[in-house]
Amino acid sequence: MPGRKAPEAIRREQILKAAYEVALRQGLDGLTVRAVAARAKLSHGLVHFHFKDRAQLVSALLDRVLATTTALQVPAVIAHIPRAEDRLRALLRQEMDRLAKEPRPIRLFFEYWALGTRHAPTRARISAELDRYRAAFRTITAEMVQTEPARSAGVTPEGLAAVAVSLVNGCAVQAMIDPAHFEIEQYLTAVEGILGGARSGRRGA
Amino acid sequence: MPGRKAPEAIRREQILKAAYEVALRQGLDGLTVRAVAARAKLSHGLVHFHFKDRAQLVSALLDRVLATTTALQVPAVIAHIPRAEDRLRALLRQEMDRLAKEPRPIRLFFEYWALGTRHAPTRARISAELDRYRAAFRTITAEMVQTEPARSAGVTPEGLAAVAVSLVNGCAVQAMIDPAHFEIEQYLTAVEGILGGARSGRRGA
DNA sequence: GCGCATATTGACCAAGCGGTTAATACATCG
DNA sequence: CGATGTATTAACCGCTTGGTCAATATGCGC
Repeated sequence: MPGRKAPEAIRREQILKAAYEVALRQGLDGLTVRAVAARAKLSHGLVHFHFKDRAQLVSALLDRVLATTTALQVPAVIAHIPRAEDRLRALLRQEMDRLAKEPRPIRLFFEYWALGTRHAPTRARISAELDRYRAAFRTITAEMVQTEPARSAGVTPEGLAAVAVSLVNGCAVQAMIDPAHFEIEQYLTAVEGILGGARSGRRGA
Repeated sequence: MPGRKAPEAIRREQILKAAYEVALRQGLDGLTVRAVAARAKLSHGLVHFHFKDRAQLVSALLDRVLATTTALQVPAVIAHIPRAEDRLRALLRQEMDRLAKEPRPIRLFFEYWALGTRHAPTRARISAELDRYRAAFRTITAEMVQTEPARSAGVTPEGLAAVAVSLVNGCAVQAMIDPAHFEIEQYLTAVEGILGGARSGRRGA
């Protein structure tokens, strides 16, 4: 009793959605063609019909992961903050809140990252994604370097942006392995303190 | 033709060494009982004789990974640096040099980290290890907070230490996915700049 | 030299995997 | 209604994996 039809795009989307759910729960290891098929409630042969390879399925899922969970969104509220330092702080806070609130997609991102360390095509895409992410910070750090050349020379916008990305990723590493113990507010306060908080004298209520 | 004997401890060590080499090259996915046996040049049955489970093998290997590659060593040269800030900078530089020079063990550590996000016992051990790592920084950051209460209040030694750990881990994430493009000197300069370089006026040759 | 406990092997098993394919249901167009 | 092309299924294949086990080689006390 082969089931009813469905246009190509719809089935692909349905399968990808199932793959995403499986990967979120079981990790990339658990992302087997059969598990995806089961989750989408269809035969695993059909998965091979729409994605000839498991590799293609994994690759297509990476598209979704990158588009959905690692693109840096800079909302207008933050974009309009006048001082670059304050804007950076707001962005960092947003990103850490985001990963604390919904850690699973970022966890999946890290799984692809690990895969990338041994698989060049994946590595290239992850690398490019991290570049984009860093670039979003770079526009801010460039402003900071420009308006405040007082700090020790040689500091580049690129370097500063890389540090910002490290803070986010490193925080994710710690927060995801021990969410209960990790104090995100302490962390953010420390970051703000280091970021020349003394100069601006800013203080939340 | 069953081979010659060897005392328990020796064979275990030999197998673990083989497992470590396999894991470094192939990752935890590639760490199959058979691959380990092949690398150690003995039958896979023997591996099961000394480690009844693959799980036990993986667990025993984690011991080695933690002991070997993630324990923070503070050499005397650094320990004797008078100013806490300078000491922190030296430590950060050491750690980043270390992971840039020999990334594979840290990569393996991250693989266990990923495993830990879905496997509670592993998670506990990784979490404890990160705690120890953070604690090593905490002794320094505590000193910094004490000698320099000028920066915005509320900054705790714990928070600062967590930030330091983030810098190391986050740097590893970026450096390992794109070693060619990642400029570790730029990165370190930026860190030092942020870390109040203006105050100390330090500058390497 | 003879047992005896201990290592060690290789054959074997069941399970799960990715992937292929013949058969079949379905929609669509004539 | 019948033909045609497309989805879909289920059975199947070959392979690898983790794990067990009987057979056997080895070293050691006697």
